[in-house]
Amino acid sequence: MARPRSDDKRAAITSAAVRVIALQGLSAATATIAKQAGVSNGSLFTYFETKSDLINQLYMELKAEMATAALNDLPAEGGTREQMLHMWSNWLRWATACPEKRRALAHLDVSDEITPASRQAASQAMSGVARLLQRSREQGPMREAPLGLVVGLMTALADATVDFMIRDPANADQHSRATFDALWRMVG
Amino acid sequence: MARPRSDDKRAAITSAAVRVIALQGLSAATATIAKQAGVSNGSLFTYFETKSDLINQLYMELKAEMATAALNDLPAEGGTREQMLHMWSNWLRWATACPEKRRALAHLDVSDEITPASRQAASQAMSGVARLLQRSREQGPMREAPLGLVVGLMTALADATVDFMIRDPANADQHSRATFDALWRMVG
Amino acid sequence: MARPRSDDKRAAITSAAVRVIALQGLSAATATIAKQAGVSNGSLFTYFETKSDLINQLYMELKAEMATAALNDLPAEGGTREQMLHMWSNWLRWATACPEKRRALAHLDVSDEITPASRQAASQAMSGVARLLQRSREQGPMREAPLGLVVGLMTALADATVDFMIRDPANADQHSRATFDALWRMVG
Amino acid sequence: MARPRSDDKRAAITSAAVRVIALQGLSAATATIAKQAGVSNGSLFTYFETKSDLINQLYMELKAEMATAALNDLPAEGGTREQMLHMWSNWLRWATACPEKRRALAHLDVSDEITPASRQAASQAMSGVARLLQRSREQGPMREAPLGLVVGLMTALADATVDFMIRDPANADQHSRATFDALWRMVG
DNA sequence: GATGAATGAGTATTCATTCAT
DNA sequence: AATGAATGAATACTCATTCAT
Repeated sequence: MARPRSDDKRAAITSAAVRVIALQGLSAATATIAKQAGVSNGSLFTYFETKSDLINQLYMELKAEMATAALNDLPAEGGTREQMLHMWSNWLRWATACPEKRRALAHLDVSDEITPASRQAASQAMSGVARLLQRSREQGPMREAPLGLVVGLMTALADATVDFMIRDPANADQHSRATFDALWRMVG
Repeated sequence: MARPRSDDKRAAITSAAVRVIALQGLSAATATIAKQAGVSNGSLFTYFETKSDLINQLYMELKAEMATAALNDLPAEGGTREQMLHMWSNWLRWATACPEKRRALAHLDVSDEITPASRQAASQAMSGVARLLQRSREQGPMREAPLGLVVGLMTALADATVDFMIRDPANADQHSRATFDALWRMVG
Repeated sequence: MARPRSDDKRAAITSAAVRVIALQGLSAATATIAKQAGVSNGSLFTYFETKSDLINQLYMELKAEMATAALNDLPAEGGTREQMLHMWSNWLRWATACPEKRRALAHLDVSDEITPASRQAASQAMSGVARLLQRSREQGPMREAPLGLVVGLMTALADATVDFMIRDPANADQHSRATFDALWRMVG
Repeated sequence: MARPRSDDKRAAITSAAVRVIALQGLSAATATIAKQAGVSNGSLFTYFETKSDLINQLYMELKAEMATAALNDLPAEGGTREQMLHMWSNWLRWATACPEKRRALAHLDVSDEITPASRQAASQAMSGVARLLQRSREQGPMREAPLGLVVGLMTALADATVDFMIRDPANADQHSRATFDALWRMVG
């Protein structure tokens, strides 16, 4: 019967948080985020109980968005390699297209504020990607390594590649492709 | 402001900083670091002009120490692959043996406080490693990619592997070796 | 702002306020009181214009209730001393039977938020008690002291006695009686 | 070797706290107290770890000062009654002469912030007064009541009397004397 | 040079009150 | 009338840095 909580406002806050955290890191003040979102500093706390809560939710949402982007429009018919290539391109394209989200995620990923539950949720969100990687390496030289290690290596390669693509955007596609080939040599 | 007297005290501060930053991240208070070092909070600022200064110097020192460790006792006679393997083992062994230094470095690496000059110096310190990688990939499939990209990929792999080795120390050597083989497939 | 509809709701709020203020003091949040009352935080302000208003009304109501309890069932026939004893027992019994009301009242009594008008009303509510005391001391050693002083002393004795009765409930009646005798020696 | 903590500054803070708390109650901001003391808000926290700490120390100091004032210059030769009268006069004189300390103490006394340890220390400080009261009531009608109760009653009488003396300063001495006689009738 | 007290700007969070629904 | 989201001022406490001793 009262004014309902607004999804728009919540989205404005998370989106502002992405921008501010990308720029200033996690030491950004909640008041700065609220102002960026066009919301009073008090309101931020009706949508997120604590700053830590905001950070964790943001982390999970960005990870989920990244995973969803990576798996978008996978060619159902194609072989594993083709699917991997598609996923890889999706992933790196998303990351280079949303540099603020990516930078925010980089800050979030190393933060001690992220709870194990949030990490768990993020890894859950990435499970589709992990399954695809699993199929890719099934016959390959890393077939006996722990899947967690292989996922970690792939993620590391993706991050490092995106760093480079952002620094040298003119040849971004070449770098993306070169690293995919390298990845495939590693696991395929 | 004048040149400080005691090298011991400076070392005590950086060493304390490693421990404290590994534990608390870069938001650790300078007073906490000073106390860990057995030094007054005021004294910290006669050895480092600002907190940012301390952070940057620590970054450069840790990177240099890591690079030195990686290049230690390279087999002068051996082939490139053998040298790479030796270097890789050195690197990962150092990182797993000094988890606090590694953890501190992880925090430092992602910080906006690190100046371009410090990054430059760090990359300078890693130039020996880079040269070895350059020789390794000279005939390989990544011979045409920018060296910076290839160095970035190798570093990313090393970091991800160390993460995994620390989580699963019983099989650390296996993981180290598996990732080296993967790296060699990528570039060799 | 218009006259509110439900007396029940008003009562629920004051009763919740007693409980919460007894526990947390006057710094208790209005939202906490509203929730205890099973009412929205906004609604509290249709029954009481401000927090200060709630506090003052609560003060007057509790004082009035205490006075009413004290004068309940006075023996019309008995002498002054007998009436005083009856009143004293009523008073202390009420206070020990409603520890939350008493504790809330203690917080309210000392607050700067209570207006002179509220204090005046409270003293009005106590006038029956004051009249009885007046009769009691009419021939006694304090017959010339200002009545306000004598009332203040009696109130102070009552409060202090209740404190002790609550700490040592096994002998509550003895303490009540001992203090009454002391009071009578003072004034009777 | 560094600037030592200054007793003067500590005293300035407690003294400012007395004034501000007397006026605004315990909800007074630490920044207000610091400003009154002519000290930065940060400095307050080098002398008192938390606001709660300040409050507790203030409580103990004021209680001790009050007790010391009460026992000042007791006539060693005189009888118990004479000593009691002297103590009573000291006590009420101190309280009326330092109305701010008294008012602050009133706020402190009812606060939940005061720890049991602080209450214990305060009661320790009052032990001299308690012993004198003990001698006074030894042969009197309250000889069998718990001493704690009797001390509580005396304290309550003192507080109530001071209230009245402050409201009617012209006859302060008369009130003081009238209440002493009442007290002596109660216990002597 | 060494110490640690002094400073005051900065931060997350709370809360009385208002107002859209 | 009832609800609960919106507001923004207020608060205890922290911390990098300076400076008196």
